[in-house]
Order: sequence, then C-alpha cells, then structure tokens
Amino acid sequence: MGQVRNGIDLDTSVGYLLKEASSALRISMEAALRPLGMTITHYSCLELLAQRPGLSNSQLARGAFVTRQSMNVLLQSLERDGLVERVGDEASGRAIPTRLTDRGREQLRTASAAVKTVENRMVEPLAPEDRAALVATLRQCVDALRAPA
Amino acid sequence: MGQVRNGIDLDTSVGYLLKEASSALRISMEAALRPLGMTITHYSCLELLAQRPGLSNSQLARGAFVTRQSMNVLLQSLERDGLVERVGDEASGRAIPTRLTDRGREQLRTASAAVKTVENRMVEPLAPEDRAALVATLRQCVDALRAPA
DNA sequence: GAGCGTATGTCAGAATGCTGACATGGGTCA
DNA sequence: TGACCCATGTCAGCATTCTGACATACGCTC
Repeated sequence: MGQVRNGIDLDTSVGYLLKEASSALRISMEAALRPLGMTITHYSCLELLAQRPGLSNSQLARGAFVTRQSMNVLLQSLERDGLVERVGDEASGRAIPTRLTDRGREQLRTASAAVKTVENRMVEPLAPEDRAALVATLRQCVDALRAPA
Repeated sequence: MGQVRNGIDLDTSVGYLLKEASSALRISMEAALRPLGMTITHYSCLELLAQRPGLSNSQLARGAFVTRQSMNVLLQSLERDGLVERVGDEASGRAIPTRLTDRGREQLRTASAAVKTVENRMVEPLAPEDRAALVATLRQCVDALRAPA
C-alpha cells in the first residue's frame, strides 16, 4: 500500500457522514435494481404509488426528491410501458391521480424485495433501540433544516 | 388546504429518512452557497484540500462522492480561477498533488462559515449524546453497506 | 526483465436532471 | 364578480454528471 492515506478527518461531521451514508445507500440500491432494469427514482415512484394510490405527478416528485418535470418524463414512460395509469376523471383540480396497474404491482414486488435486502443489510448491525433513535434523530434534523429561518 | 394529504408512511424507513435528510441538507447548503457563487462540490473540494493538502484528483473525487472525471472538470476551472494549484513535481505516480492558493483559502473561509451555519441549524435541537449516537450509528450503516456481500 | 492487475489523468459522447416558461384550474379577498 | 396568488401539468433548452475509452505509471509475481 505505497499510496497516500485516503481517510478524511471529516468523520465527525454530521453533514459529511449524512452525505456519505446516503451515497453508500444509493450505490447499493442502484446495484440491486440494475439487474431489474430499474433506477432508484423508477422504483421510488412505484413504491409511493403502492402506499398512496392516486398521488399526482407533483406529489410523486416531492416524495422522490426530484422536480415535477423529471417525474413527468418518468411517468410518461411508465404509462407507455403499462406500469401505471393516469385517470383524470376526478375533479381534483389540474392534478391527475396516478395508480399502479397489475403489471406495475408485479414489477414492484421483485424490486421491493431487492431494496429490502439492501436496507436490511444496512440496519442489521444496529441494536433495535439504536435503530429507533436513528429514525427519531434524523427526523429532528429534517425538521430543523426545513424550519423557516 | 383543500388538497390531498401529502404525508407518506415511509417515515419509519431508515433508507427513506436518510434520503430525506440528505436532500434537505443539500437544499439548505445550495441556498447558503449560491450567494457566494459556489456549488456544493466546489466547496467540498476546497474543504477537503484544506484538511488534507496535496490530495490528488481521484482522491478528491472519492471524498466529494463524484466521479474523477467530474472532479477533473471542476479542478480545471478552480485552477483557471487561481483557487488551487497542481504541482506535479513529486514522484507520486501519475497522481498530481493539489493545494489551495491564498485566494482559495480566502474563498473557503466565507463558504465554510456559511456551511457551518447550516450544519449548526441541523444539529442544534439535538442533545449532545444524541448527536454522538447519530454519528456512531451512521458510521455503522456506512460500514455495513460497504461490506463485501 | 516480462506480464499482469490496478490506479490515475484525461478526452469525448451519452444520459440524466434541472431551470425557464406558459397555460390551466382553484381558492381567497376586496 | 374580478383580481390576485398559488399549485399543477407540460414543453423546450441548458447544465451537469456519468459512462466508455485510452494512455500512462506503479507494484506484484513468475
């Protein structure tokens, strides 16, 4: 190992660790979903629709942390592939409720299993109380960041 | 508020919360750095060089969670603007050590202050022991995700 | 010394996501 | 009712990042 040390002292920064963890999770999820021909946003969209049927394009975008323009492009391809359907019958403003088709539900099943495997590997070494504390603490961080000032 | 409920039940998923927190942090940091004309990767590069002078392009890329091609483009612009200098004098393989210039250090000062404000706002509501536990737990998650299998 | 594997720097093309813009629908308030 | 504001869906252009590829440099093994 005749190369320069690669470790960084930023390991004590919550912000850096957050980005590091998020990056590691993204890489693992991409690796798990690639064999299925799906991206993370693709999977996230299906998962959101399974838990909250009828979400609109903009709501899905917020839930998947992308712009509504990006989600719109994705939804068009998902609809073309018969994974979701958008029924504009209801009077919910301009928003068009979106729902999973049977084919979408089936594709989600395999993807959800792959993603659960990754998440389990991540939280497996954690004690139950540590895991609960992590969830509570992260929520506090999110709320603090989104506070007005 | 005559609109559909936007909350998602995924709040109990560590993976989703991790992405949510990372996204919120990214948005806050972008907002803090935009007035300074800097991006997050731009700032990260300078911060890494301040803590570890002489890091190479590839090492900086790993530290900032981007590809070495992307970091290469950034380094060229930073060098053009006189914020960093790359001296290939040492015999460290093909790697070219990079160092901050005085101008780079000065720009980093203001940026670092802005970023610290954001991070402080994030961890402010946390008890000291919760904050320490968060760091330790996140590190466990990262290590678990990067484990071979 | 030769061969092999790995890491690095760099260039070019492709893919992805974002910003800007516009029209539509709905609610609020004077 | 009309003016205003906000959210939504959607189109087009732009920016940024990534993927693929190649040459170079070092270490290890035979």
